[in-house]
Amino acid sequence: MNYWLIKSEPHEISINDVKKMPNQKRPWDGIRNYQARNYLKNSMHIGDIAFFYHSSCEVPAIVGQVKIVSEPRIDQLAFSPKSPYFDPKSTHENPRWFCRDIQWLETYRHPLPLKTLKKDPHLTDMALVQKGQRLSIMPVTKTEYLHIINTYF
DNA sequence: GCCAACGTTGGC
DNA sequence: GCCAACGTTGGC
Repeated sequence: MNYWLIKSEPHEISINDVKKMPNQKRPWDGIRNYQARNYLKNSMHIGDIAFFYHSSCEVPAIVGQVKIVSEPRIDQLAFSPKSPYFDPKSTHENPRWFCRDIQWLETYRHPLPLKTLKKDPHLTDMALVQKGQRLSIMPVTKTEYLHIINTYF
């Protein structure tokens, strides 16, 4: 069982958009970075928990939790020329990009801002607070996960 | 809107 | 395989 942090721009998909889906599930797709893809495809497992993080918004913050509920699937958006996630180099014979389904678990009453995470001496090694860290999927250690849950929620 | 820090592309 | 140019991310 692994823990993760996944990013989304709330004006595209917010935590409550996931909550509103049928069965509170939707594909986590549009990943177009190889390292993020490798995490998604190879290191994630069904049942893993991910913090849901809102980026590129007024208050970048962890806003809730979701669960990984599917094996990796081929990201169909890569085949759609109209999609912003279209990639002509991904083919049905040799698909390049993958997605998984996520299921809403919880929306926190109070989001946990990046600013707070950066100030926490227990989280100086957390991937999210490292300089230049832009991956849309990042690993979270069990220690970090438990610290965050026990301290802030 | 700025810009640092990457990642990707493509000529050579 | 190098590396310059370009594109993207995302906090501020």
